[in-house]
Amino acid sequence: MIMGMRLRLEIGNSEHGDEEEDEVGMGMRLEMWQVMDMRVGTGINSTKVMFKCLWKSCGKVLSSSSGMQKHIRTVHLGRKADLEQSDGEEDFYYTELDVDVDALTDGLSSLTPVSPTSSVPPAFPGPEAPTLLLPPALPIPDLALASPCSPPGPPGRCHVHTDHAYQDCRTPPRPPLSPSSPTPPPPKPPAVPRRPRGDAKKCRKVYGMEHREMWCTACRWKKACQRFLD
DNA sequence: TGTGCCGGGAA
DNA sequence: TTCCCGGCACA
Ligand SMILES: [Zn+2]
Repeated sequence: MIMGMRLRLEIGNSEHGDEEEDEVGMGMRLEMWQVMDMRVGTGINSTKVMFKCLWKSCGKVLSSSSGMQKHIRTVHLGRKADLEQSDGEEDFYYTELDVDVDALTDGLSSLTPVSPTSSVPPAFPGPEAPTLLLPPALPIPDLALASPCSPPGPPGRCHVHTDHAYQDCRTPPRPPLSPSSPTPPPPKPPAVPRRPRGDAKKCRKVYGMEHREMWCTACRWKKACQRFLD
């Protein structure tokens, strides 16, 4: 029921003085919008940073990024706990929460301070990304794909939604079956039966067959990629 | 020849 | 439901 919290990405690692493991290549990304998040940064608000595991039915919350990385690496990815050569895959499976302690009592008074529409970093399927960061290493994309399931839905029940759970949100061909239609003719009107299929790189090409665990669920199941949408 | 993914199908 | 794959249209 923590409402006043923002989530964003783990950038690089260790914003806490915790034990930190040196990352290989990727230093940071998404800084621009992270800076914007510094509004009310006048030190009045006391926020606590937490790290929440996004694995399907885990939801574990830890207070340090390194701890979370270790959790994901060992529990979910089944890797050695002390394998410093983490290719950053864990970053993808957890998110950082800024739990605003004050907002808990504040209620809804200061809710939705930022635009409720698309308050997520757009750096995800970065074909249009302004050529920033992201070394030639593994381009671990960023989570949160602005859940497209309910555009005009009520705000608040919009969970993080990573790649997991290949939920096919698109289900239009069954809307208002008119009762005055005893003999429904075969529906075949679309003029564009086959899309030219955009040649954007999808999980398979991006990560390669040797990193199939990093593909989005859909790609793994040979379905339409839901991480790098066209 | 490799990629994206629809349409199945197994567990 | 989750997960996998045959097979086909593209590139
Ligand atoms: Zn994908």
